[in-house]
Amino acid sequence: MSEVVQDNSKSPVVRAAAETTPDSAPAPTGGSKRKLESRRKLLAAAKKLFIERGYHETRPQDISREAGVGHGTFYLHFDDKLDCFLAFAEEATLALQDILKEPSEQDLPLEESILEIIHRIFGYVESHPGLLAAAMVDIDVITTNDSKGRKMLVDQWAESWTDRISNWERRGLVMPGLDKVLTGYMIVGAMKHGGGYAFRDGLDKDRVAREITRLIVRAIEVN
Amino acid sequence: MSEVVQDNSKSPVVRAAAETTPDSAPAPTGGSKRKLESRRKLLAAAKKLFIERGYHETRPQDISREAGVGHGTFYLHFDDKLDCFLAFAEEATLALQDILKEPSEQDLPLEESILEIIHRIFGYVESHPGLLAAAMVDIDVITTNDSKGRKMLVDQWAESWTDRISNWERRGLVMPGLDKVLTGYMIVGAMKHGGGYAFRDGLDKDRVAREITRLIVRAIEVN
DNA sequence: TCTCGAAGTTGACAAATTGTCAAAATAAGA
DNA sequence: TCTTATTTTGACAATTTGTCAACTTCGAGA
Repeated sequence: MSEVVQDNSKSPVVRAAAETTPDSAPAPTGGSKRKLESRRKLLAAAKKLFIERGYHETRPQDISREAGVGHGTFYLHFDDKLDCFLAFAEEATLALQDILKEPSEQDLPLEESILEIIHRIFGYVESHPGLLAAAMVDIDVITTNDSKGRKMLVDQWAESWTDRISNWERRGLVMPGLDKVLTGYMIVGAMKHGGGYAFRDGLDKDRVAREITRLIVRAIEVN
Repeated sequence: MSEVVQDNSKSPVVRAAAETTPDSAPAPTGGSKRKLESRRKLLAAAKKLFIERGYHETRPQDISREAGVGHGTFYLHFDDKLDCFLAFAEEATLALQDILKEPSEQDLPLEESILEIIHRIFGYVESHPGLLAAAMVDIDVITTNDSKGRKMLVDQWAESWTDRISNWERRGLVMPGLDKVLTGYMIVGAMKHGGGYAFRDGLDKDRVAREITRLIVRAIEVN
């Protein structure tokens, strides 16, 4: 007997997109106003608790209590804690991807362009503590079930960097022969860990932003 | 009433070192042969399962069953799953830190020195799939209780890079005025995410190693 | 070798958490 | 209003976690 298991966790938008799949059994509905409201409350609670306590110390029951909904409602919206975490990360990703997607002013020099992005990121991190770190988590260590096909923030950002580098390459600003995808990932990693250190230790953000920019520019600029 | 809670998870060596603390209540014992053997079996099982299934899908009972010890023994050695994971990560860290600590041949040029380290790392990763990723996990997302004072691999490696950079600075190989700690973290991040991408997508390891090296050298070398 | 106490293990048990589902509540249409 | 479809709910069953008194093993000393 082939069981039919519903994956009820992706954002309604994403779910609708995936719905072309024929054997995706159940209600496609984007969600009634009431249901969406429950989901919103759950995700807000999840966000608060995952950031405040971390994955380990957060239980599904804590989330539903914090959200002010019945315990069963949690399982109406998510398969389990991991599924809820992934939905939370997806939402954070949605909010954060635009920071990189939004194009810089055209034909800015390399350095200013990068510095501007870093400032965008740092600004966001200051006003949303913990969110970026959670969205950038190495999901493979938490689950090996490939996160139900979600594209995590790290990959999206790496892709955005790749696009930008391609642009700069066309304008002759970066050295030719660069592996642009690899470079994109390296930049994301350098920023994640460099920025993480800077925030943990309370370094001066402007100085750090300039320093990170300087190293990246030196690494990729045309000679 | 001030409860006394035992932290029984750190490696015996580390625990012994921390033991100067006066209010560290309990048995300092490095462990009898029998006890150490149980711990070894548990950690081996934890390693296997955490890597194979990830943190979420691994239960303490799975670990003790896999280890072939009684269920209670798990809690004899670890407070809970998180504690066990941290002990596992600590062990992996112990095995991996030498990769960077071990000094390269003296007065090698910058480029060859870095390339050599990357080759060391890639070699290790190929023969120990999943281990590095687990040891480098962003622990803050899993728990906000500062991981019981353990120094994670990322920080140790960043420190090692900092030392190396200091060395190169003395030899006049890197540009002056570098924030060496920040740079250390950036290098670790760039390698982690660049390398992670390369392994996931099965890129040619030699080429990637050279490319990563090239970017890092360009970023930090003296002009 | 034998005895004894300390150290370590064990699984049965209690406590806590997760996941299910029939019934209740709410919304929405006729 | 009445009827039907959707969503919520918390009581309940199933699973998992964590404890502990009894048991086993080890080793020192007689």
